[in-house]
Amino acid sequence: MQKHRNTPLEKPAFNAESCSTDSRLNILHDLPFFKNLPDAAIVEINAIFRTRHYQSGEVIYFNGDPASRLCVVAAGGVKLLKHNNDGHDVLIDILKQGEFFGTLDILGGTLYQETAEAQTNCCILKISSGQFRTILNTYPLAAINIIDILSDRLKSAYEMMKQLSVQSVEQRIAFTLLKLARKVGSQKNVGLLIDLPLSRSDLAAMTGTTSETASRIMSQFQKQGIIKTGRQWVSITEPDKLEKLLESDL
Amino acid sequence: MQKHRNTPLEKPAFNAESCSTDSRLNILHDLPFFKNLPDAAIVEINAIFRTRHYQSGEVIYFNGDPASRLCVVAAGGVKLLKHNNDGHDVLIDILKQGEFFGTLDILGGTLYQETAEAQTNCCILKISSGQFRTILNTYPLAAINIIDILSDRLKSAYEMMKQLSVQSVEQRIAFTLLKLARKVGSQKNVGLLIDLPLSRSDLAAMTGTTSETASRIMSQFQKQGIIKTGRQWVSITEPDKLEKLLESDL
DNA sequence: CGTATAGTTGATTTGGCTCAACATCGGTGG
DNA sequence: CCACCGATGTTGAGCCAAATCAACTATACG
Repeated sequence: MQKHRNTPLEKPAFNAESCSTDSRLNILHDLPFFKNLPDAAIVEINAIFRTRHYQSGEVIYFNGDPASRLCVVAAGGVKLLKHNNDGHDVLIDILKQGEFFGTLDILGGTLYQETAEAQTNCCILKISSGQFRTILNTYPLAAINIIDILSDRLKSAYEMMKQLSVQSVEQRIAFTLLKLARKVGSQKNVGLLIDLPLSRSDLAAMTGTTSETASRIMSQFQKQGIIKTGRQWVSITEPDKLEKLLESDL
Repeated sequence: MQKHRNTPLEKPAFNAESCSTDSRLNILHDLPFFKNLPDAAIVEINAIFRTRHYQSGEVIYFNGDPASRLCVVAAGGVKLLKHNNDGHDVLIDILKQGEFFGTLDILGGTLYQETAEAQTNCCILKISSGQFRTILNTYPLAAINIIDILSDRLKSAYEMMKQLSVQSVEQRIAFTLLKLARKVGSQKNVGLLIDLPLSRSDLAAMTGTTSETASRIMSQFQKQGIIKTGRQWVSITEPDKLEKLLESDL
């Protein structure tokens, strides 16, 4: 049908330099949870983090592993997943540069309650949860920033619980596309492009449906001119129409 | 059929004294997020909180109201709800003594993202989010305690998202009963009693189903001897069988 | 080019929703 | 203390959105 359907997604543009100790300072400085901290503190903190690369698809930790580290996305993207024993995965969140995951728990006994997987090639900063707590004790402002971030995530999780409880699959997909666009959208010639690799299965795992149903609904949206989409990418041409889908249902 | 089906739930046993400035000190002292704080700090903090009573069913704040306060359950129970525009409500969480809700946000512009409603007669402590932040700045330990609580809630929310995405209604109800029993269960002559008023509609709103379906599944559980239940109460006689329901589905 | 991965589309089945009628409990007031 | 009535819970019948099963096509990548 169409030949002009090559991915409009930027090439990863990922370079190992993103993880060098030098540029780490810049990354840490811009982290939401070190916002407004004195520079000296950042330098001190930087010394404690360790760095590691992951290839796209590689697992950073598994659900059930002993949980001891806090991780920060320095570059690239990370998926947080939960597995069900029927093999059906649920995609809880997609994290981009500057977001944290892992555990803050210093007590030894806990396990990771989810799996973290590199969504793209990425660079992860790690710190033991114990050391991180020392930082939090020293810099109350950092703790408060964390509280703000956790509160936001909790609100989002509550919203998703509502979606999953009472909205149709069509509405959940519309909502998720808008949410992703708000987070990683960039205006391109194809429209408001969601700037990360996003398959039908990903979308299904984020909305509690199957890839077949996701595919059907995406086809329908494209036919209606609301989105443009290809392999692993989606761009929204008519956000208003998606918004309208959420309101309906009276 | 049976006459002996009066509620085994304790009478609210709620007295206005729970809110007196005197006993508030004790309550604050036992709050998870003031754990390990010096007594002097508790006294100081106590002076800042304001108290209010609510009757069962009364709304503490509505989804969409300007959000400015942090609330603490001093006595009784509180429901956190989200409304959908089709009238279908979703019960996000049930909070008991010592748990907090509301907002920590000091920026003026935000709105409550959920509705808080008195589940029983209850007594609520309130503080402006700005004042609470001052406390957090002064006592880093309190901030860290809050972080722990928020992390736990986020994990629970993620678990619920998984449940809603991939588990059957039967499994969701089994899981929810076990969760409630862990939280407010007490061993009685009827079994492991869930010690709060819990209707079929409540259960439905917590598991993303309808009261009819919840009723059917509860009847089935009772027929199987897994639970005993009546108006607004449930007790679990065979927790193992509920656990087993969660594992299955291979 | 050829192959593996991603996506599409149709046919069929089904879990749970909807609508509906009824049963039961427990608090209230006569 | 009992009769009443609204709130709560139960149960059945029919229907529908979405899952499942299945066959197929299109695309990127080496």
